[in-house]
Amino acid sequence: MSEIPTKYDFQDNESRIYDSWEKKGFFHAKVNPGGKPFVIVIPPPNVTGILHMGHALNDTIQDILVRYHKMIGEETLWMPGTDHAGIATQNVVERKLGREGLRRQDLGREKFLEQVWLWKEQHGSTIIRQLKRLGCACDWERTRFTMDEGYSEAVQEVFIRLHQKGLIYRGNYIINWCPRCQTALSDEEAPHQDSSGFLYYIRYPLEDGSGSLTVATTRPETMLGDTAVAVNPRDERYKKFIGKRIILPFLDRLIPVIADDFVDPEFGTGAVKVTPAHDPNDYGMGRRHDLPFINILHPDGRMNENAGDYAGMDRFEAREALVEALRERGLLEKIVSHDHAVGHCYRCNTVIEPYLSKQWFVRMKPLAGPAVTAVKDGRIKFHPERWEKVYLNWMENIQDWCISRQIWWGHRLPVYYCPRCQSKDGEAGVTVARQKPEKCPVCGSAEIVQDNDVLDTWFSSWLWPFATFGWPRPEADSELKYFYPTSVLVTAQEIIFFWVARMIMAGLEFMNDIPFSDVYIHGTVRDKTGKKMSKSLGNVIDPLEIIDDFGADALRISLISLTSMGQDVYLSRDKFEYGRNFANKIWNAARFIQMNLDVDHLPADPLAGFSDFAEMPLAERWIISRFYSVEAEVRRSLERFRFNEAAGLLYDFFWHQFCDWYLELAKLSISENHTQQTLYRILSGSLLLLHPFMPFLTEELWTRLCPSAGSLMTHPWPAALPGVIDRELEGEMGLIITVCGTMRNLRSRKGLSPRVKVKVRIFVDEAGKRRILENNIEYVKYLVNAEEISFSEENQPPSPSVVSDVISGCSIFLDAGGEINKAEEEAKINKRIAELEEAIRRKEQLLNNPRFREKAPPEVVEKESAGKKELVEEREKLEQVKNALSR
RNA sequence: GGGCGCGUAGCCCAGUUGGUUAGAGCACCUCCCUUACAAGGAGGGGGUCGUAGGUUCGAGUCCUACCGCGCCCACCA
Repeated sequence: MSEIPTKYDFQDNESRIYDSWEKKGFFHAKVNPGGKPFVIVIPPPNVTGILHMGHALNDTIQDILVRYHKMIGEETLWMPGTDHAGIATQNVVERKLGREGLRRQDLGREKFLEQVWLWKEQHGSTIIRQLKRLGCACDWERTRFTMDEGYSEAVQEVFIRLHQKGLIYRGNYIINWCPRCQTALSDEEAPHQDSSGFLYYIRYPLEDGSGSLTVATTRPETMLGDTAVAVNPRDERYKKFIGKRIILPFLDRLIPVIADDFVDPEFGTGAVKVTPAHDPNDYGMGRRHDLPFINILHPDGRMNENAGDYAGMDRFEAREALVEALRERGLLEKIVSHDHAVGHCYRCNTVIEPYLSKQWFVRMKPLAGPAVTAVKDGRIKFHPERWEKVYLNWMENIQDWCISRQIWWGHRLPVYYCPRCQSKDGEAGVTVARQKPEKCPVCGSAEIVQDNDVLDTWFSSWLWPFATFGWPRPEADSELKYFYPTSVLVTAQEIIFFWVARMIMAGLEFMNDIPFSDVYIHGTVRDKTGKKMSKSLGNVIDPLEIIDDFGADALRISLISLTSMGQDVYLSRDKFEYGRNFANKIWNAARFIQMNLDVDHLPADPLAGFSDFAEMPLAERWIISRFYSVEAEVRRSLERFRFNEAAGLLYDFFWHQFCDWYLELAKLSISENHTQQTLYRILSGSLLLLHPFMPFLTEELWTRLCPSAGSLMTHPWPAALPGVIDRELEGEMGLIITVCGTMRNLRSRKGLSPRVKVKVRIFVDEAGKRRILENNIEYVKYLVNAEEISFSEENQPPSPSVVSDVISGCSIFLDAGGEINKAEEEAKINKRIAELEEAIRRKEQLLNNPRFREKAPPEVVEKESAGKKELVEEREKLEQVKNALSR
């Protein structure tokens, strides 16, 4: 054994321990037909990522599961990797170039991509290093990147297969356009944010001079793209206008007044300007009524040549200018405040524009069907369950997925065009293939160009549970067969649609099986005011700083203890003191035990059975029984994803049972064999149970205590021992704890310093209880620092200088000499009697209710009447003590 | 417009299928540097569980409505 130092130096230990685990290959899993696999794929962090508290929580949960399942003997694999994060990464590198005064266009596609790869080589493993600092037991040998060669092959294969099935198509539709990133986005990538804006009421003059129609809009600048005004066909106010024409101000374009059911007569004026190229609803009307589609925007958000005098202006600048011009011409009826939700780019937060453009889409309805079934029939379970409804709601209303992006960093579409055919017909000369065709299959031209777009990052992420194993290459089959489907997916709520839902669809489509059986959705990490942590708000707590200051174990156990199933976590820096203090407690307890251990008496295996269990004193049997009870409860909690509950059980056991009571009692018999054995075994066992939560500290102590036992990481979880969990014995110890508590309370009531010895007399008329106390009186004597404890045959204070209380049928009389404040004592007893009486009254009420006796289960009735009996006895004894006191 | 979560001690939160007098941690008060730990030990005060009804022998827990706070989804310009 090597001596445990006074202070735990986590700074040094953590990296050293982690390296040794990694070197010994503990994180690596392989196909093991004899063992049950347990597999988690990490939600791949962005390659640009740096560890934030969301990761810390997410990865701690996964690490707990992984370490626990490894300990219970399963072939456990945690598959790590990173995501190329198309737009995010491209933005990072573009910003870097920007500082050098360069745009990506200055470099050209190829040179720019070289720069991104270079950046990836230099910075892409930052997040991996940080995961290691957290302690994550990932199988790093398998680390994947979504743009690895093999992975890219999977992406391409999926595109081609879906295209062959008719599930991928190209078309001209309104998509979400980010004018800053200058790319299309999926609906999920353009989340709506509530914003307070205005509703502008604009008069559109009728061609025949008979007046005007007023329309309401939140985006007045789009009027330059208007090709109609629509009213509801049943709207009496407007019937007479249908078919007339309007002169669009500024452009003097003649546009028709059309009738469409879509228009809500209640909203605004009941007349809607129709901009088919810049609004999804208007697009629909445009198609229904065969209206022209006029694009008025450049890709960067400036107005284009179709915007007349406003061409070249930024969209928001144009809005202001137009409103001013309308006002001058008397065409602006009014402006009303109006709150509405506006789409924003999830990468740069720019207001997105609905934009008509030709993009590639995945037809989602056919994929969604099986994914709905898999959840409905219970093959995939969400924890907590409520997310199932969110998932199903999205799945059942699924829209087609826009997958093409006008950026450079990503998987380029395996689509090739023949420019010659294209120039004749935009839909002709398109080839989807693994390789660039030699010549155009239509006209035979050898001039072939690849599509410039890349795929949505999530179009690669959704393949993660099987592409990481090498799918679709045949050599991946044996691993896929063993490790797929994976076991649990751990992620945050924000990512259910982006990723979880799509992985389920992809798994069912390409593997013909679910990708995982359980989805654990944890809460969002927020600051203490409830705001999401973000760099721009400046409210982040950096997990690495916490690791530096408190240790990774403290970070982990604090985070886990704070988060009950699926509930958001409100963090502040001081909350990590909880874990730091706990780590310190464990360290010191272990140090104390080691200082007192006689190595010669200890078994080689700290978890060997207790052959002499029945002969052990109460305290030993009690803590052993408690340990194995807690082991079972922790196991049960972990199996049900109740991580905070498991952590709480261990905290309470270790601190408030093992340290507060057993360790104190052990001091009485510290050199005896049974105590040595018990200290050693319960401490070692506790380290095992704590290991998934606090891997570093527990490993460090374990190797110092059990140098021959190997690493804690590969040691089996303590197996349940038959016959050591004993409720009766726990009750006996419970009586001692209660009695000590009361005696200590009496001490404190007399204001005695801990070093003052007291004399205590106990009156207890119940033989069983008396025997328990008599047999274990040395414990009580020690725990309350009594010089003498005796038993009285009558229920009254032995002398006037005594303070008294009654608990669990025992009257306690404590004397440390000196005077007592008689009035105060009586008041105390009276207060207690009053409390008891109130409790008795309530019990009586319950027991006297015939319907209670009739309907409640017999064991409850029995419990209640036994409870009442105890209360009554306690009150009687207190009365007697009180009477004796006043004599 | 739908859907979800939360409201329990001064603060931050647990509370598993309804069942003794509702619990931690932090903070607070008293005592203690007792040879594991002051990042600690012993003791203590503090809550009509958001409000109002209902179901039930019994409600923090189930139902309904309402009041606050937060989140998600949705093509009302």
